Amino acid sequence: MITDQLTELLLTAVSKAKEAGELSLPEDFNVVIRLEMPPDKRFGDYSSNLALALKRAANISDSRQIAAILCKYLPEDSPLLEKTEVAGPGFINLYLKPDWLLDTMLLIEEQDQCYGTSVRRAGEKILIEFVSANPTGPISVVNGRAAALGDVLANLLCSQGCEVSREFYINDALNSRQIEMFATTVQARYLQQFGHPLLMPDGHVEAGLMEKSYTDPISFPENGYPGEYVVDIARSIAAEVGDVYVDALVKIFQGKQVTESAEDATKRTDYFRRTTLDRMIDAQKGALKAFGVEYDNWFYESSLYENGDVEKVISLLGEKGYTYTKDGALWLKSSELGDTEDRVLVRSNEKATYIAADAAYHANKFSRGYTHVIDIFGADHHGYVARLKASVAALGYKGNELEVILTQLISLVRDGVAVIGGKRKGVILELKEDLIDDIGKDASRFYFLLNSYETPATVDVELAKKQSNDNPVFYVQYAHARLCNILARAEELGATFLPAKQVDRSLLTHPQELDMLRKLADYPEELTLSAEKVAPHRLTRYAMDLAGLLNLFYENCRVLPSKENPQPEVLTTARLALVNSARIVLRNLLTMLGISAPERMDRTDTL
RNA sequence: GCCUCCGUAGCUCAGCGGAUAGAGCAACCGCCUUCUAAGCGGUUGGCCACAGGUUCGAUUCCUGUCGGAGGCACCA
Repeated sequence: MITDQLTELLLTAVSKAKEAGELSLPEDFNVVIRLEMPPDKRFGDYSSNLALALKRAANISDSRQIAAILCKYLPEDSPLLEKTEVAGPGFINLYLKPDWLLDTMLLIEEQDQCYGTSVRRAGEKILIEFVSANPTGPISVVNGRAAALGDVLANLLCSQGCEVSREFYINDALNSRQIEMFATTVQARYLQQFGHPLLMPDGHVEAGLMEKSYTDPISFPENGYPGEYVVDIARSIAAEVGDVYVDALVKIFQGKQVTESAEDATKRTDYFRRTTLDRMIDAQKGALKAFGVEYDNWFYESSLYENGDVEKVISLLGEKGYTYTKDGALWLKSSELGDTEDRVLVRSNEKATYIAADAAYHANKFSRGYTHVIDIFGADHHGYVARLKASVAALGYKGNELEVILTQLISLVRDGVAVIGGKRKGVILELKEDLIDDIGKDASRFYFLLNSYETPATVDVELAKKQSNDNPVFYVQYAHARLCNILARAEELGATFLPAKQVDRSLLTHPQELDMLRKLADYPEELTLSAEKVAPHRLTRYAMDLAGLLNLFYENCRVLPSKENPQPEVLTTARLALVNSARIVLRNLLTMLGISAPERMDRTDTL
């Protein structure tokens, strides 16, 4: 990577200046060299604030003086550097040799799909758990942020040589009240399918869904799930098993004597529970797939109970001396490990809490050999992070192996009015039905990837739909389609297309061509930085920048000859090679974002 | 009360110690006989919430104030 080479040169200059006695620095001195593409080309191809950073350590008040010393020790015969200069308060501006810039085309063509990737983090095995929405409702628009972030972060880490797995944790534990309530709601809706009216919590009666309905309404469960999706599940269950469970359920809901055997009751309960979950999880999988996210593993919380992991981890915590009994419950001494207070591991009714299962889950993650475990949570769970980390620490895992990323929340707005979201009350805006189906996967993903996850954001679904034609994703995709179109036209016209190493690259001298090349050369650096800083939104910004440069090139540098613009064939072949390089980078970038790179987009004339 | 995050252009947001604070959208003015106008050029638009502090230098770091979102269960 170019910045690595330049950093090396600067470091060498520092030690040479030190040896020559022109710069006195402490023995243990360590500086992080930052190289950036300056905002203005006048400041060179790359710029470093090294001299400004060294100021204090070197005890020289004028940074420009330090910069001048360093410039003196930068090699004069470097194949990279054309010239260097001191500027502003003490920046070192580096101008690269044109050959080097032009030769990035060779690199791009040679590496093709791999251009931009690196192996600098090879050997790291990373698990990213994200979304993990409760199986009591559909994937909502609010989940979109974590879904996009987790997926692209996984791609980014992969591009740095890490081995990455995506995982979704399904909170399907048997002792979960929410799951129980969800299954109960489905049972009520099931009865509705067979003509039983439902008395809703707000007092109104929903008719039974058969021609001849019963008159005596069944009470909709208190704290049940009102969403329409529950009706869909009930409908499919009714279609699958028919009315076999109706009699028993009616009696139960009406509080009458039940005649079914205990065995049948268990069978029925299990059936509803399992089927309800299966349907919901399938729906979640479908929605995420429509968003372009596919997991390597769907991990069932229930499996931790079934194989005894939860019990094991509880006794392990006890053996390590991190538990005690109080008020009939078993507590974790989380306050000794950074949490604000101790937490209940096993309730007085002997059921384990969520944290017990989560401790077992994280122990399981580490036991699978991951060197680094990343959890992406919504900020509404931030109160939970300390106890999770405490439980992981209690088990003997060091804190930094578990990284919790908190995405700030998305508040939903519809036409300017706040939408209260929630599965129990309020409206659920579904990721697939309410967004993807309207504006498509690409625009949806780009939309979520535009901002940093650290910023609380407002999403107005109606506005997003209205603006979908203005979504910058199309600007980026259009630039890609344009490049493809030039290459396709070239083939039609019979123009010769040559590999970059066979064209006369020195003909590429137009500022727009060089600007574009600089940006293409910066792509690997951009990937590394985005991965390091967990900042996929950098990539969408980079994408817009690059697309802008491509469009400028398109406007200013004619590639194919025409009657009005005859041009030497050598220039055409050189530019075609450049177009191809740009095409490769843009395609790689869009793939990294999980967004399609169309080869054509039909023009929509408004007039 | 404590904790997380945020107040930057009309709107949605980048930038998070450094050079003239940026982008997209919106508004206004131009550009299709030329590789797709989902494009390009131009104009308008900013006490970077406020007040102190650290620094050669603060939108960026620290403290406080004001304003906004969310969290502090034997729920998950």
